[in-house]
Amino acid sequence: MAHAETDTLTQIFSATEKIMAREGFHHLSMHKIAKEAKVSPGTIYLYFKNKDELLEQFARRTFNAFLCVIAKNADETLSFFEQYRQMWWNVWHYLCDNPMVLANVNQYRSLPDFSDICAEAQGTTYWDLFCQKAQSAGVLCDLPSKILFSLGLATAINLAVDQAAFKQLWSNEILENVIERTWRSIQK
Amino acid sequence: MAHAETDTLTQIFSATEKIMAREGFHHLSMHKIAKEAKVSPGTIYLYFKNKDELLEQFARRTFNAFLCVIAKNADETLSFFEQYRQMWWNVWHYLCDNPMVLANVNQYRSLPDFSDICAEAQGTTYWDLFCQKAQSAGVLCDLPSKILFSLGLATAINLAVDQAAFKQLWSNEILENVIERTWRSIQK
Amino acid sequence: MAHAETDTLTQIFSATEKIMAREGFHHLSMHKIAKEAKVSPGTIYLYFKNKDELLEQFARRTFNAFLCVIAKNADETLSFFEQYRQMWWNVWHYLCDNPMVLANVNQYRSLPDFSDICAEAQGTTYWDLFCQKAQSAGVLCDLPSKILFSLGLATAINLAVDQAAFKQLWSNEILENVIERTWRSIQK
Amino acid sequence: MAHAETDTLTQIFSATEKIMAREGFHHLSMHKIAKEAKVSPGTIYLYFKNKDELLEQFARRTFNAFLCVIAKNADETLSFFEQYRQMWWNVWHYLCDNPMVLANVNQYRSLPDFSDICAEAQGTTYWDLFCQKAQSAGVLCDLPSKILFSLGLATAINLAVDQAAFKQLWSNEILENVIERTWRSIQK
DNA sequence: TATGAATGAGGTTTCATTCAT
DNA sequence: CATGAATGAAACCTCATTCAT
Repeated sequence: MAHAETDTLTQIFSATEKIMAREGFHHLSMHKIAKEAKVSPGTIYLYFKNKDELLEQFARRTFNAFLCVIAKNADETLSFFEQYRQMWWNVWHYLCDNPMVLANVNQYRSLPDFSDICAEAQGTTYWDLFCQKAQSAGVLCDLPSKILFSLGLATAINLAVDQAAFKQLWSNEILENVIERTWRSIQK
Repeated sequence: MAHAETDTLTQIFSATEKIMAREGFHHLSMHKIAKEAKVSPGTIYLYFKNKDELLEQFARRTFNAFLCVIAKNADETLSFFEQYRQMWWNVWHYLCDNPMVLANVNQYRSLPDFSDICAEAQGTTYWDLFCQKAQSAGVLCDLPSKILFSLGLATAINLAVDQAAFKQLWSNEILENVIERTWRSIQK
Repeated sequence: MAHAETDTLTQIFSATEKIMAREGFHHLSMHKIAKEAKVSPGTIYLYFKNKDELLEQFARRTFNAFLCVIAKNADETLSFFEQYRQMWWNVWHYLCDNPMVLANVNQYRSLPDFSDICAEAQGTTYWDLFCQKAQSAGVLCDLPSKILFSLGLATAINLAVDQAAFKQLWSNEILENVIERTWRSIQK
Repeated sequence: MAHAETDTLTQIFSATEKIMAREGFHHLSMHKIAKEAKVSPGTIYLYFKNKDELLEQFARRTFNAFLCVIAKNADETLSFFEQYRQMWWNVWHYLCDNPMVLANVNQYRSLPDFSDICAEAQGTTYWDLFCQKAQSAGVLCDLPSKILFSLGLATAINLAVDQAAFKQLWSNEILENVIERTWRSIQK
């Protein structure tokens, strides 16, 4: 029976994610993806010109999903700190709830064109807009938003990866402490 | 002609690094390594049981080199902040001076057993010792040293990667600012 | 162009047999098999997990073919001696008509798992059944059928191998003599 | 320390035998032989031009050892049957006492030139001489000695191989029975 | 005589991609 | 749209042999 197009595509993407998490980026083969997605190898080539294009679109999807996660439950009536706190927890929970994404975080950057994809979004993401506003309001210091990301939300990613890799569990108390401290580091 | 043993090993490792940087992790082949190292493919198998073992030992070497870099020019007579500043610049300069390491940073993390290698060193690195002393002296806050790493030195890595990926150049002023701010975030 | 499945398998098996006979067991390579079978090397791996599995299945096929040969033209209305004689000639003619099998006989026994394959068939072969009946009828002596095989039909194999190895030709008279003598040795 | 020449040769041959028994003919490599014999690969080439020559000499040694075994405890004052019986048991015990030889029996025939080596000895072996005398005395039938070997002593080899392959133990009673019966089959 | 690191041709196996159905 | 057997280049790895020491 034929799948609806979106169905097949979704299956291919999630098969890709699963195998990447399970066996690592360099054991990712078209055959394995096809098998996991329960389609034939040939079918994948109806949707993508070749493996690189599949991976590029996969990277794009993943990156966009991540951008959406950051913006989740956004509420501009809250204080800037509370908005930051919300985004930090968004990232944290997303990674904890999606162990496959977590397992792949480092591998995504090896994806073809991942830098380009990130660069395209430059300046238009929810985080960029947040930084602009908070800087205008004199709350955040005047560093480029990319640097602010490294000092701020990137810590959520680092900590989640560490937690998974070293089988440790950070308490909420510690994490709230981290949120406050990283906020302090990017404040005016 | 016979090479001295250390020579051959060194050649293999640096060939691996070069190709990884030039063509990326997934274009790394034993043939290419052999050619670049000017040895025959078979020779590599005198030193490593298979490709995975070569990569694991390569990751181990790289990780250890990185640990040494952090401790460079250590001077315990300096203030804790100055010591931190020194380590941050060590990381930064190492990555900027070794674009090949930089290009590979993310790939290293996908290396088989990289987590294990990191875990082994846990608690005995120069950074860990520094944190202990600074915490005893009441200068650093009481978070696990791994978390302090993510808030502190990890920003040097993140920024260096970004700088390379997005072809931007951060001024020394900005970087000094980042050092101060990240120091602030891990202070008592 | 796609082959029918049985076609391809058959081609692979008979290519294996041909090369084994022509160049010997230790010059058997997957490339040669592929070339002889007019398929690509990769194709073989669609049907067999690896070389060892191909060889094991090949041994199994060969052994089964041999079992069938023994039972050819079976006629239970004949005297037990005549039945034995028929089987002996079956073995002899099969080996003389299939010099490739003959050339490989010893190599088959070195095949991985060949003993297991033989052991599986234990007690259910046509020879085993023949021995049971002849023993019940008080015609054959009461030794295990495996031993009776060594005294009886095995001589057909030995002689055929010798004939090929030493380029000699045994006359029918001699062979009939052998049949009678070996029959005498297994009689009651 | 240097080995005496015979020492080294002996070690190489017995290493060859060991590996053949343990891993089979087609996993026999010069490196493994060298390691097992505790010499360097290069040393083997001081004694043999190449692998084939090593194997050929190995085959020759093995074949000669076998010929000697047959003649062991020869006593021409005994009846022909008793002499036959002695030879049969010689073969049997040799194989049971040397499981490595037993494991290799089938593989020997795959050795390069094994047929030639056998052919060279044609007509001059102790078995051949025994047959001539017994035929002159009118005790043995007038078949070629090679055929008589297949009907007679070859059964000792077959049974010993079976016993090892199928983990069965034949009682002395059965074996004596076999000796008598095979003797009967080659008598006048 | 003895070594053993090095060689490199050639073996086994994988995998992105195609194409007849 | 969908299939999946087939492809074959290229990957990984082995091993008989050499040669500087």
